[in-house]
Amino acid sequence: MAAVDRSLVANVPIFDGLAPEQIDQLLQEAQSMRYPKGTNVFQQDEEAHSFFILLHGHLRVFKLTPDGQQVVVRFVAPGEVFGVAMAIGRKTYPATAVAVVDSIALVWPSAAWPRLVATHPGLAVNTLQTVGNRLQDAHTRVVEMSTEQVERRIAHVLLRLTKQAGRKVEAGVQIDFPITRQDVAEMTGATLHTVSRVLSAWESQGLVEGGRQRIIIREPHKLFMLAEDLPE
Amino acid sequence: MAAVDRSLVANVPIFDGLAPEQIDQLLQEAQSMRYPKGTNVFQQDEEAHSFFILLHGHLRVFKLTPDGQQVVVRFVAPGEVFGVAMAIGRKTYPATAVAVVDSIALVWPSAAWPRLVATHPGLAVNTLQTVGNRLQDAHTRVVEMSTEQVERRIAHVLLRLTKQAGRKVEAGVQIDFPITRQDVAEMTGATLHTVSRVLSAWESQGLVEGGRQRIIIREPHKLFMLAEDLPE
DNA sequence: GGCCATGTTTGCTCCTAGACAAAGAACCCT
DNA sequence: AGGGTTCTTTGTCTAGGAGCAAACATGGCC
Repeated sequence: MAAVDRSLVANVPIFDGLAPEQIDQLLQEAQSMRYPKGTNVFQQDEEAHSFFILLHGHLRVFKLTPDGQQVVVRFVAPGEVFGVAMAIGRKTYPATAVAVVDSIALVWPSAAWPRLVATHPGLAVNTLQTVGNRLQDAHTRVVEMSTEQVERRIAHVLLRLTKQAGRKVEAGVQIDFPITRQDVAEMTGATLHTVSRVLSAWESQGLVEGGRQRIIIREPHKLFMLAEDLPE
Repeated sequence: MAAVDRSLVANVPIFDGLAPEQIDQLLQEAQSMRYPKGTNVFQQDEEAHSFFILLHGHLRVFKLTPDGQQVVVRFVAPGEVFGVAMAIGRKTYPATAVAVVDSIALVWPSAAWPRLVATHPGLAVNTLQTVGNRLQDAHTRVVEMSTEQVERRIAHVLLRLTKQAGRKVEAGVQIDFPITRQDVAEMTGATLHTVSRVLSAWESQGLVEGGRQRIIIREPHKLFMLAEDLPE
């Protein structure tokens, strides 16, 4: 396996504050893996054999309920750690991760985690921050689902997605990976139909621009006002 | 300040695997504080000056939305760590914690955290697990709010509360701290009125027994079947 | 012991968003 | 190019649960 260059992970927060030699050391234990579009990186309830850093592409992480419904937990963007089940004391993955476009990730065996944190204490501290941020996000989502109606929830999700994976295009800001109305529905606790209706309404107001697996926000500020329930 | 006895925290998971001398050392830096019923332990958006372990009592942790609505994040039971904002990289508390009964907590200054984790690496690892568990809980809640109707959500919340703070009484299992219908509403994303109606219906079926700030589950198994949407 | 604040119950109305249904559009594969 | 799959749109109907309103309990406090 070719060595992974340190520059690839220069901005990965989990390595913050670690010495370059330490990072090199950690990278030496990782493998780089390709995940073609549509393939699972790991599956819910499967033994948590590995943890990962996404180098390229995008993943969709979702939970499956006993009755077969899916709930999208998040999308993973390049530079993010994922699959840290072992670190938080789980034997199995709590969700499934699937590549929504061809993706590349660094892979470490979970078994190495205890040794890695022992030799690199900063790793646990940084991971704690990462997991903490996710906890914040999850709580934000709970609050939104408890107190906001569907339209505002959709607005919030779109704003977050553009922040995480927005790419400037002529028409506005586009979410930089294929995302369906169904995905948005599964992130907001709404139905596909309602999401479609809301986006159609927004499109006719010039707020967003839709397309198959494509959403462009034309007026981020207006969407923000809507999300926060402020007067225009 | 009188020294805190080690036995008080023998079963606190955050100290798991630490040597007794290490635990003593950590305890020496803590203060024990009383929080009479109704007082705030910390407040949302206030500077995160301290982190805590609850020794006795129960706390209600909630978030306040810009428009004044409350959402209960969780109840804290004895033995749990809380207020670890600093550890997850926050300068301020993301929620408010209020004592629902007279409570006692160990208090450490947040400023000491970096030094403590540096000298006791196991602390970061254990905290990571604790925060990880909360992340799981939050995701469970998101899934429930996305896919279940109010009645099942209430059932799930009650089951979780009995697991966390259930006390056997003659009539069944009682939630061991004062909890209002409003609290349950704020944990489930329902309204006080709907919660009251659901509990009334259950009471007439002999499933639960209500009272002012009091909920007793008479038939945990039936409630479980209801929560999981299984036939009886 | 009585008052008052806080919490609970219940009735009625209304509306948001889900359920069901079906057609239409975009893309992929052979 | 054709055909099939996947994704999106739109219409109609309906119900779960919110909103509003008011009466009713319970326990703490003076």
